[in-house]
Amino acid sequence: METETGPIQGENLGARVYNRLRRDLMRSRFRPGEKLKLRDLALELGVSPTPVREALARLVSEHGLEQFDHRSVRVPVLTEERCREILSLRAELEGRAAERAAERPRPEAAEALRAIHDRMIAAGLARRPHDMLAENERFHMLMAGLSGQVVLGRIIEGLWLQCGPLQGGLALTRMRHPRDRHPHLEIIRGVREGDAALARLAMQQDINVYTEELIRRLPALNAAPPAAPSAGAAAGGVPGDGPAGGSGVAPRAALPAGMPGLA
Amino acid sequence: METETGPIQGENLGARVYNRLRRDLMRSRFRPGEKLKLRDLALELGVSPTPVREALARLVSEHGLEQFDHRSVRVPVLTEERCREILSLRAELEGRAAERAAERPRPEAAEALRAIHDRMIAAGLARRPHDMLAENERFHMLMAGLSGQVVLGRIIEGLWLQCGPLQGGLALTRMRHPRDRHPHLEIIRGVREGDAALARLAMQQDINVYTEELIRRLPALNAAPPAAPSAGAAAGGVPGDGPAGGSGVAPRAALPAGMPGLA
DNA sequence: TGCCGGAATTTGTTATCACAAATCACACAA
DNA sequence: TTGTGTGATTTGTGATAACAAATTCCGGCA
Repeated sequence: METETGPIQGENLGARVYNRLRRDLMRSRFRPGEKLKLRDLALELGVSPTPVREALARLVSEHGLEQFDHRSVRVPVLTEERCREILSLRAELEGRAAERAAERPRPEAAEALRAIHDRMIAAGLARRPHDMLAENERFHMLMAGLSGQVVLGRIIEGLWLQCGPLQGGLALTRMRHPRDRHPHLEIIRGVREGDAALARLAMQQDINVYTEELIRRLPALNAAPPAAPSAGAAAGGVPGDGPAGGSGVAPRAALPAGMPGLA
Repeated sequence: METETGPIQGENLGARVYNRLRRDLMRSRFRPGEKLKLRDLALELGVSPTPVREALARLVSEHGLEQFDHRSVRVPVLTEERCREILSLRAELEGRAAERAAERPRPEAAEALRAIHDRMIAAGLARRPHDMLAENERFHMLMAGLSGQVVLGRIIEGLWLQCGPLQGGLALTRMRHPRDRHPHLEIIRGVREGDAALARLAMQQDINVYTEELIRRLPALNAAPPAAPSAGAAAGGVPGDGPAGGSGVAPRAALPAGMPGLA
């Protein structure tokens, strides 16, 4: 392989493919149920099947993807029950993390959280839902980190990954929180003032609101293909779901070979 | 590769190697800090490096192994803090699982649990500590399953994997529970009678007792090679495996090539 | 028109090979 | 005796090729 002068490459290819795919998953680039093909991905990313295989295996291990027929892997299709279970665990565990993060007053941490939250709100107002979701994720990940509990943080990340494919579907949803009483603000206050109980409660409330919104949209998210598949498939699926058709998500054109699509 | 008439092989090699290695990890076949070498494992298991690489990548993703110097993987060395965190999460999450498992009376489930528990006690009395630990694991995994919460069960499994390397070190420990009031018995009663609160409490107590025992042994476990924990050698406590001269141990004899060591 | 069978293609699997980086060993010099 | 430099070996990485199983395609026959 011509490694000459390649762009920055800190890690090996397998890890890079893994990170790329993981991000794609979180960004809902793939639709639930979609099968991922080894050679297609390899071609698109400009690498051989070997590192792609490694990346897929890792994602299957983390349940970001699932083994399908002993042969191929696909994006999991989440039932409402499964979805509720994951979000209920998120509420429990992120609540616990928030509690730890707010055990004592931390003004600087609160400031960092507020900056992220402000960017999130701004993105929402500017109709950049994709950015809004990204900032929201950043907010929750920072909270997990602030807990100081490494293992807990990893578990939370894993839970996010597992409902990643549904994330993007919320892009068009205007989260309806009372403007001046967004749960994030209560969380931030908890962190600033060292009010662990408040932080925990607010975090759980935030996730619960999110849960209801997501469950409401679940059927549409599971049924809708992102980009014009065969007409039959579209007709077969549950109609309605206005946003999905327009969701510009996942137009993934194969990159011209030779231009590795890896960050 | 001569696939001819090989023993039952439901899955691909990568998965088989993964399962094998995972089991080895749970059985403390490797000592904390030990580096795993690709070609050695491949030779020992009678496969090429490719599937071994895939298996290692998966285990790293699950934190059953850790990336070492951007190049090699090793068995994680758990600090006391990390150990406490994992076990505290186990208490929380397995407690939650027990609660769910005991939401309503389930005599048959209780019976299955009791059978496992009896075997565990018997193995303990018969001085078969290895079997005792295996039955204990079975008990906890069954409880996780009985909760009906798939995602929760997976997380619990992951936590067990992460302290797997320390498991075996407890083999020689006589768990001191009041004979007739072992926490498992309370858990079983909770499941039989549908007493969720009892099941949860007892589960947490079980894990907490275990925690103390494990923490007490932690320094020795981290320092000592797996076999023959001679008091003198263990006392050294230097992680740099001073007895490296004697550590030529490598108890695992390479299988004769051609005899794949995969189940 | 509809169904069946086999050929061609797709697609996952895994061993092998070539390469590069790291490590080890040994010899030589200070 | 100790430190260093150089060559040899180890070890991870990743493309490629060979193979097998599954799927798709097509043509022929009923």
